[in-house]
Amino acid sequence: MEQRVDPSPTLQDVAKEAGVSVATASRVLNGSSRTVGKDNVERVLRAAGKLGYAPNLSAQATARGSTKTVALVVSDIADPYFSTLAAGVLEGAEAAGLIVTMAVADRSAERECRIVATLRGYRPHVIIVAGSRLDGPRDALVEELRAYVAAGGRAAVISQPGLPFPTVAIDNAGAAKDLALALADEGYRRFAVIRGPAGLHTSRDRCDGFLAGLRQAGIEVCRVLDTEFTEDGGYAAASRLIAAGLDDVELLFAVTDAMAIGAMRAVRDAGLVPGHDIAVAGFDDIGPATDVSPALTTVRVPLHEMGKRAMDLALSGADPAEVQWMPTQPVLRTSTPTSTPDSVS
Amino acid sequence: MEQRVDPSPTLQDVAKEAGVSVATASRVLNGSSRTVGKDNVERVLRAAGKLGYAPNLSAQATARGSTKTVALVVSDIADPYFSTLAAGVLEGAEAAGLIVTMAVADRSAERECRIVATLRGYRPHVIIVAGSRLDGPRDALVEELRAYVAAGGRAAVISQPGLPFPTVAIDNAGAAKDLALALADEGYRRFAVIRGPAGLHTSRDRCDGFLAGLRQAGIEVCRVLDTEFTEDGGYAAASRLIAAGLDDVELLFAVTDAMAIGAMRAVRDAGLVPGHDIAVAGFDDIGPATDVSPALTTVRVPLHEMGKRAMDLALSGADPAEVQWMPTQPVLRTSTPTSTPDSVS
DNA sequence: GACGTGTTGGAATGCGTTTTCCCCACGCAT
DNA sequence: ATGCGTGGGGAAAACGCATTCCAACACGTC
Repeated sequence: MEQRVDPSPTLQDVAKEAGVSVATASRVLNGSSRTVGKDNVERVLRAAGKLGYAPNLSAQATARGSTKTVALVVSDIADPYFSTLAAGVLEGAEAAGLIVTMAVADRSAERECRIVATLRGYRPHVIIVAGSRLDGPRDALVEELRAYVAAGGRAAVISQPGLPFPTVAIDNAGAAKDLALALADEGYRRFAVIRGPAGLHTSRDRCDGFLAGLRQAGIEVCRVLDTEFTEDGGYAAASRLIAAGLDDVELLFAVTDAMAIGAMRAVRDAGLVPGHDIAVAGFDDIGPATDVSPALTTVRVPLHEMGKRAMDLALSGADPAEVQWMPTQPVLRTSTPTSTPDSVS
Repeated sequence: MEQRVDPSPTLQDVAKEAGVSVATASRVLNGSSRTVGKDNVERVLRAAGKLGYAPNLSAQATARGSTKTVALVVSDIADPYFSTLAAGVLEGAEAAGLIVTMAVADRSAERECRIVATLRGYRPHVIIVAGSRLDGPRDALVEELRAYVAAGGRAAVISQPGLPFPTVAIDNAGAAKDLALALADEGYRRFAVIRGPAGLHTSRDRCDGFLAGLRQAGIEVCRVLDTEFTEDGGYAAASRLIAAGLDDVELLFAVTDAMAIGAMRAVRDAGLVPGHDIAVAGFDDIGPATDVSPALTTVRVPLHEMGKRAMDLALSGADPAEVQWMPTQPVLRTSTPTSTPDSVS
């Protein structure tokens, strides 16, 4: 059984079928400024329908010199943090009639840079990079992006203020500080924080901000645990903490919801009850944060909104130095009950 | 301050800079079958580096008549089910040197079809549609996809056996039956199931399979609740059930982890303890299933693997009728404790 | 009926690549 | 010398489309 492949119909095919020139066919099929005769419109449309014509977007792109795509690079699409961001970007793109091509950098700065270089080959309308969770120098990335905008592209980044491109970000330190104050206000006094590698801005800012908040509340001592920036990292750190005895800690703050959820698992696995024997708080308010029980106290970050905003920012040709700060807000849930939990003796 | 845009350097620029023809430049810059003189290679490479040349992939695509992209359409990228699938596809694409462009259909069959039509314009190397959670007739989609493969494209679908394209799927009914049997084996006798709209194959198959399993275990009666195919749907249905009194149910099976998690929330909000007052089970084993507490009993579906496999399947030019059945497996966790939970009186 | 004025169709040109096709020079055997 | 294969180079024709430029034509006005 032969598999016959007759290539996609081209504009020429449509034109011939309709008995008009390619020029007119092109004009009706993509709403040029020129007007076309009523009956010709009709005929072209019918021909296109009959042939199942779909314009070759690549050819269109080379002819026009511009595309209708946005390139999005994220660290890990399976992470709710990034998938929510991505959903926002997709929504914004949809609204603007753009389609998005996306690649994952797998939390490697080097891969991220290579990806941007590749994506740049598509001459996308805009490039958005959401890679706050990467480590290492961003010089290569900046250079790549700079070349892109020098050639007329629009770029935007998410969560990495300091880069010379329009940015949407949150005040990690401030938000963490607010959370600390809110928690202190609830009566908590003895804290431990779980954070990621020192090289990570996000982690550092949140940890520092939290500690600053505690200091402002008159709390000076606080245990700080270093670990991986993942759920398993949170599990490991919490396990360590528990093994060392947590007589002197009432509340465990992890710089990330994922880590906090890992920590909660460790607490449970140790036979303790999170929210009862020890309070837990996270940061990001990803979807699962409200599903775990006790529901996780955290700081709400408008992830979806941020993705959309990044699109708008890039599209609007914002000033490279513009940083759009998004509002955050501590949300206290049952993982940090109002009455100070009984310490386990 | 003028924003000077000098467009990206073209192959011509590189050729001129190197003092050779575009033909040779093209040959060295993308490894054609032709061989090029040693020194010319050197010069072209240096020129390209100096100019920061990045080939215009669109132009390349029109010239070659083929692209190196795969188009992926999912229902909702923020849903862990789909984002895990997407991660698998991305991994497979990466391995094949392809980049993926992706769009979300927002759980609308009509949008899904339109999206495929648009994506087709990019003449992608392969199209993968993962839309198991859609309702309604797929004829338009099938037609669109058929036109695509007729023109030489490779298509694959995930989780919708019956469509005339290579498919990776799981045996929903069988898996649900296995789960039912395993649960009956644990001693459970009184069940209720929460399912989605009747038009959804996935929902129907899982519910029917579960009931079949129960029957096989000698259990005939079972309450069935209809609701939305979402977490909130699960919440609503469970609330209804609880309001009606759940003296006669020990275990609540929701056809989806998301729905099950919603149900657990409802249980807790009613002042009961899931896993203690009533057992809960789901289906899919999405990430959050292991994070909630009690950890959710469910059937493990190799989502990530399925995404990757779909790529391979499409790439291998599989027979349109080929359905790759992926293994599933009930995983019993603490939301269905081994000792039958005490019924609440 | 000559002359703008507007509208519409088509031919031609260009976009950045790839890919034929042709040519040249060189080395080797006859 | 002549013939011939071969490795390497360039000119130019696609690729599928957008767009600019021109010609043709219709209409209305003086």
